Amino acid sequence: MAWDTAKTKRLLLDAAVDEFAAYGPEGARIDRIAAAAGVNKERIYPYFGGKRQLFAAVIQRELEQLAAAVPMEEADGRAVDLPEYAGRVFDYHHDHPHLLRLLQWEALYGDAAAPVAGEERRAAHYAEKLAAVSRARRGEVDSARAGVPLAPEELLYAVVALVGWQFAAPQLARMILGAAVDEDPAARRAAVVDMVRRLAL
Amino acid sequence: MAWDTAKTKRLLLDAAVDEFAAYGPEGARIDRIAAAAGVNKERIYPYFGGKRQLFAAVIQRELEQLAAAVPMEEADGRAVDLPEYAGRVFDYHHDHPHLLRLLQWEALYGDAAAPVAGEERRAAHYAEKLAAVSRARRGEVDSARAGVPLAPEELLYAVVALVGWQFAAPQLARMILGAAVDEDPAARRAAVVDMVRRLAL
DNA sequence: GAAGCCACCAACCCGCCGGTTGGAATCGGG
DNA sequence: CCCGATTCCAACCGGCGGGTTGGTGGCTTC
Repeated sequence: MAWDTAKTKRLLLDAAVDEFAAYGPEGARIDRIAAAAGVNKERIYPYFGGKRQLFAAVIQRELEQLAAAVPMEEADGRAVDLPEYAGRVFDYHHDHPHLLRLLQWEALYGDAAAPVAGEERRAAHYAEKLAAVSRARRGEVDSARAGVPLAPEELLYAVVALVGWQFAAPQLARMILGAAVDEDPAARRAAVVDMVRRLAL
Repeated sequence: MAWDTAKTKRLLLDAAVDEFAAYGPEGARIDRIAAAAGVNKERIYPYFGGKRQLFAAVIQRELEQLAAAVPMEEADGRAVDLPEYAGRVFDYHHDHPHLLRLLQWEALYGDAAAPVAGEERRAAHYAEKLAAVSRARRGEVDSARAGVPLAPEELLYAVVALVGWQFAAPQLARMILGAAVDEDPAARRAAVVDMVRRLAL
């Protein structure tokens, strides 16, 4: 039954996601990860090299899962409209609270000036989203309304910010929105979708 | 010359702000704080009790400074309009990048369920802001436009989220907005103000 | 000038934790 | 059946860092 190196790596990564999300790259404990994975901690070093590399591997894998899970286009090729997309992003973060925590740890620990690992891949991913937004908005904006529409980058930024904030800083969101933040996610989702709709007009 | 206990406390707090903002409550080093303050590290214990309490004291002081620095009403009592308020919040965080980092560390380390220190004071502060928004919006919304206006809580939330995101997660914002995030803060400010204006209509 | 607090210095204690090592089982391929 | 790679176990090392302590000198107050 042993001899399945891919499985041991996966077990370690699975445990590492929880541990790093909870305690960060510094606070995470190698022993806890190994214990939770049911694997001996020394296995980490031949496979990943060390704590920091394991953290990087965790982030990498989680980002790939996100990219695959929330597409901007339907399976049939039709573009998803932006408020609906915002709703899906909300759902994803609601169901996978680990990811944003990991990204926050990364933001706090990383050198602000230095690029993060896998930056070009991530940037390419967002460039795609951006192009999709532009395409979807062509002709969709309310031409009856005066004024220029928002730039696609700004719209996409707003989606991420409005969705992300309450997951990234729940203690601050609670100050403004009250306990509803935790208690009524459906209402929060609707509110965010509504705001994005107003911005997209 | 000596004998100024208030000054030593202040020196320690000043140094602690930088250290905690940079490294977080775990990564911060007592020795570095003391060295930066030009004070002996043992002084921390009689004054603050320990590392964690020092961190709490730091957050407390920074929040009080924020509350004092960005009022919702002018000195003459007139209400500040919301987009303008968003601009001021932006300016504050741009000039004081420590605060959001501290709050992020707090969010990541704190037990999500447990209330944070000084929660009631902070909540009261936001309740005031909320009341001010409601007052300012009375009659200001564009009644010619169809549809119900956004709730004040949502508006205030949007202000904080849209402003805060790029400071809290600069590496993510850069993926969408490009290098402009760091290079052209004035343009970012204008963009955020514009989005808030659209939402406030 | 005596008492008492404040600050400095320097060393020390002690627990924690990332990473290492050596040895013994286990399993696959040839 | 034997070689080589995988895993487990257990103990260990070494550095780091929060917190403590004992001793010294200075300032303020009474």
